[in-house]
Amino acid sequence: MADRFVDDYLLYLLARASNDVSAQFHARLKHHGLQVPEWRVLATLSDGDGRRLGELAAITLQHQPTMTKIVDRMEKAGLVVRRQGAEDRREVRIHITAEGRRRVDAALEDAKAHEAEVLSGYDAPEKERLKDMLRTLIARNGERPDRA
Amino acid sequence: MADRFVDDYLLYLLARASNDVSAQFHARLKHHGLQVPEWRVLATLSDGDGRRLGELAAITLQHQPTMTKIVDRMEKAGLVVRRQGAEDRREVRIHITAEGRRRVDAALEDAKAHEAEVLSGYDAPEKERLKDMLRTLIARNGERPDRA
DNA sequence: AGAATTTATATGAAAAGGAATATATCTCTG
DNA sequence: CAGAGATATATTCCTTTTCATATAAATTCT
Repeated sequence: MADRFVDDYLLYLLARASNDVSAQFHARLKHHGLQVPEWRVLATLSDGDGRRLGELAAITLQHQPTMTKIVDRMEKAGLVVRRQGAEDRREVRIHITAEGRRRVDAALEDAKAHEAEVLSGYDAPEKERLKDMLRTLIARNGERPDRA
Repeated sequence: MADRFVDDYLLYLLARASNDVSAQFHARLKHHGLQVPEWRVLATLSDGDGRRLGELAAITLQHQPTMTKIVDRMEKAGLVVRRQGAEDRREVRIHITAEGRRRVDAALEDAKAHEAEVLSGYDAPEKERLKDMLRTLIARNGERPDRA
């Protein structure tokens, strides 16, 4: 496998690993009646409701104008609602609805099950080492989305 | 950083690490006058010219109809040329042009330099462990693009 | 306080992407 | 060797994303 440039190129290995593993889960999302951007937003809100639109964009790795439109669609679909910020009226806070929570709950369980499958070949310390290496890469190379 | 679901979720860590590290390099690509899909195609061809269009799509993690359009644009830009397959006339073989090679060469050097920077905090065995873990994930979870 | 600057979100036109399907060629079977 | 099925690429239509910029509110500076 390793006689091509890309097979030893970190950026390719990261992209490919992310792509392949995510593709598996995205197939499962269909059974939950969720599209990928919907899943990302709802999963984010489900452990921190009422985030700003820009925060959501940064956490879900989307551009801000894209998130505006994703939220537009999700609001129409009844999955989230916008509320104007209390102190800072420029802010738009996004809240998950009962319907949104209903739809994301099963997907969250499935996500955990899928992750366990993906990591099933690793022992516990290996799992943590993999995640730690990724977290280190992120810490060194990313802008922090929680500050956005 | 780890009090959110996503911060311990493998698929998110992979997506975020890939996204952040790639974003750094994509900024550099502009200096080489290359767009991201162009870079991916040219980098692939530069270590294996004359691949089929479908192969290119699989290696660069794009869908086939998308690759048709990318190659359309790159052919117009003079970076690649299409040639009909010799034995199998359904095939379309993509070849890099002199201009394409000229443009990608500096970017390839830059890619190696950038990768070295990203991995500069790791010692040699750590670097290999990270790449090996990613290769293992790919082997277990992906369809092999080289068979496409 | 008021003007200038910064920050948060929205908008609009153009480009790109995705799903389904068409077209062309090849392969295999009877 | 005809025809059914499989494979490689292209095309079409529709949705989504991107880029640049507009709008609105808050903050800073003098």
